[in-house]
Amino acid sequence: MRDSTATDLSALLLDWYDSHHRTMPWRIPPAARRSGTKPDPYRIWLSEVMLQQTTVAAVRDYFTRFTAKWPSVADLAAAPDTDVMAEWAGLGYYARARNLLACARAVMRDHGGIFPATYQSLLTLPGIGPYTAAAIAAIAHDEPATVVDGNVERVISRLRLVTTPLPAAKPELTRLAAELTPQERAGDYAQAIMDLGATICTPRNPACGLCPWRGPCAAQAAGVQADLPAKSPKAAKPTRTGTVWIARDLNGAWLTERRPERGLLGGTLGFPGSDWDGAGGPAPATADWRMAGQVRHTFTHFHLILSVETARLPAGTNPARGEWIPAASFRPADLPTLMRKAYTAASVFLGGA
DNA sequence: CAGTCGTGGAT
DNA sequence: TATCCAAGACT
Repeated sequence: MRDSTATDLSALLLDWYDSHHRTMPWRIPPAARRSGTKPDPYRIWLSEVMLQQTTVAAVRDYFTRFTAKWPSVADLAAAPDTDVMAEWAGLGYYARARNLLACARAVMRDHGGIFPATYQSLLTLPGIGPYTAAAIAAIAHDEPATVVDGNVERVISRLRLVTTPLPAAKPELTRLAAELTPQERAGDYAQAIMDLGATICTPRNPACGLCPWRGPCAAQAAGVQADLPAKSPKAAKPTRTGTVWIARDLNGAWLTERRPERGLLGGTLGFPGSDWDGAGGPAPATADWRMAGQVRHTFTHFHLILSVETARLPAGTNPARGEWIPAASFRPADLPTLMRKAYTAASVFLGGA
């Protein structure tokens, strides 16, 4: 039996997708696409940015809230920065939210409120890299662009038995993936290969018996599918420590501090704190500070143990740092998860949770 | 290239 | 509890 051609392979996958595709709030299912329903590029863009390094399950509700509040790119571009940061709170990778706004405003300012349609033009926008540009071009416009995300890396490394470890293997995987990308139904194909990776060709215990590409899969033939893709070893996470000071005045207001635009948790709402180098540091005001507890949190590249100090301050106190927010307008849901944990610990002494 | 940048679910 | 990992981008 001769080898499958690229056309054979894409046809197998598209047939599988027609009957096994997942349903998502931003997705136009294949039958509707065939009937001429076009995706809204704004919704495709928003979903793809939210999905960067983030699970579908985590994105669903955020996507629904964002599109209800800001139905178009013009609406989003006009939103205050702090509103967008608050709505993004808890989803992580907050640079995405800042780039999201920058991108929406660039589309309004430089593109007449219409999203660019080509891979190359999309790539120029903030927060849109090679993956997202290809995804929008393919899914929203059926341009035959090749998406290469973690799913595709896994599927292709197995299909073609690429044993080079990631990330060094990325260029080869990209080339092999591009060879399979069809000229027709490029949007369905992009979603199909990612659905395959998410539901069949999973990292552990892949369901090869259900896979439309089982026949041509080189790793399956060799019995090494569960060992691919190979990955270079990653560094161990160090543990850092620090202190956060959470205070209320006698009117119930909260002493908050927004983090700098750049860096970890950039632009998010929080509380005054020390550096996370174990040094501690001066509290934002002189008071009878009480340790409410310690909060543990793990970021991508380090563990953090944060001591939570609490105090009641007299009304009218002018602290060295931070900004008072009245109790009525302080919403814990606007905090990133680390600060929400600290808030919950502080509530033992300060109330509010 | 390698480091930075969140979070929560699965195992 | 520890590790992996998810529709990556940016510096």
